[in-house]
Amino acid sequence: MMNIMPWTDEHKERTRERIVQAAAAAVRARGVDGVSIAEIMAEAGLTHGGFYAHFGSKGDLLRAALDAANGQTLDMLSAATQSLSAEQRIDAVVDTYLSPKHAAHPERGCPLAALGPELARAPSDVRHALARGIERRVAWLETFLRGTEHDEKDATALLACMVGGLVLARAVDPAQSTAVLDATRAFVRRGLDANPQKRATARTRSKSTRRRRKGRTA
Amino acid sequence: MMNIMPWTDEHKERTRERIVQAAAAAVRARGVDGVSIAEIMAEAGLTHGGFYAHFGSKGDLLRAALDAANGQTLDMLSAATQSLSAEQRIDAVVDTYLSPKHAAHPERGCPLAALGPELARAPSDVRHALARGIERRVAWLETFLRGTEHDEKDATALLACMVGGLVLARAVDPAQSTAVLDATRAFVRRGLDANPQKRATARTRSKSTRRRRKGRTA
DNA sequence: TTGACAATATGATGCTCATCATATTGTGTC
DNA sequence: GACACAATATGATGAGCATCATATTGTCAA
Repeated sequence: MMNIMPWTDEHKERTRERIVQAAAAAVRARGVDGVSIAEIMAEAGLTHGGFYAHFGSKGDLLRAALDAANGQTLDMLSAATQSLSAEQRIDAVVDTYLSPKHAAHPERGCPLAALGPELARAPSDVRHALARGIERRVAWLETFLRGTEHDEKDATALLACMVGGLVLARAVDPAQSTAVLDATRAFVRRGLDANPQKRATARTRSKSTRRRRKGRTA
Repeated sequence: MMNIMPWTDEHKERTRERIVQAAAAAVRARGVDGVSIAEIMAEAGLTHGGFYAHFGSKGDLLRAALDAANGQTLDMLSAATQSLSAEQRIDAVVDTYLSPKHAAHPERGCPLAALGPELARAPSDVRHALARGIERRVAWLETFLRGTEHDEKDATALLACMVGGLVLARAVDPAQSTAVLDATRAFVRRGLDANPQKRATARTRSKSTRRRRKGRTA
């Protein structure tokens, strides 16, 4: 019985991960239907044949790739908030998400902004992977808003507006892309600051509240 | 020379329009790659063969369909603002765009929300059709904001946030869809109301400004 | 009615792709 | 070094699709 082990346990796992990463990037860059299994495997340094030793179908890979992409996006936003106060973090998240860099690199960015509509039409298991990722992101945003002057309940709307800003920035003429990002960034911040509980205190110290932030563009 | 004309001039034009309408709906419902020319023709009551008598390629049809879809969306939003004061119209636009009905019917709704990311990756002529439609929509929104207490410069961000809200509402678990719409709607309104020029006057009559709107959900 | 041609239909063609079947290769154990 | 098998490669298969070529059909002027 005793399974003899000609290959390291980690080898296959590593290869699988390489495929997932290649898929996560390719799919965000060129779309689910814009990329073939053979292309993904090639980008992972393999040929198409071995694919079904790792995944049961293209959909299975897609789900794994979505989870990876969502994780990457959380990491990206997390990294931007290192060593900042709770109040500053929200601005940093908005700045990073709505940055020209993010707009220019969908292959390393938010899968919701890169693939949202087409995944919303996908089979339910793929849809679920997306929905789960969104819930995770909203929960993550809530932790930032909680305990600040902002309203924790704005997390969902905040995500929505950021996604929309990025989608729009990528859809318009490239020359107008940064203008879209800037406009959305300003609007979102204003909305966050104008939440009812904050507004009460804001009236007493309106100027200082508005001056707090800088021109970060990540 | 004198072209004899066995068919009415309008006949072909009518047929073409039927194809465009079928394509505009199909593409928004199932995606650009999710629908074939044969399917579109069938939905227009024709067979696939005649297609190239009307369009040079699938891309040509797509451009026409995009223009049509954008027009439809403008009409939908326009219709919702009939006989309303300038101040009320912005709320009506937001309510209509972020309505459960719009979320449930991408095939008759905003092409940017239904196809934005995949069109952003499309060949430049298709991209341009999308970008042109966006500019038209932003300009249209500006006319509503102009001459009210709102800031005309918020038009771009307003569109972005509405698009994001719709994309997110369609991506999450259907049970949470309306919650996403509600949250985004509230946030967007708050942001619009909090524009600097309005804020100055708002301080004097803060209560009445906030009470003005109703629970319309279209 | 019939001719002539536009509008539409039927029927290829060649490509891409997901998936499957089979062959090859690389690894650790004996 | 040779074995046994996992990991990967090579090579089908069959379906779907955009596009093209050719055949029908419907309309109006005469």
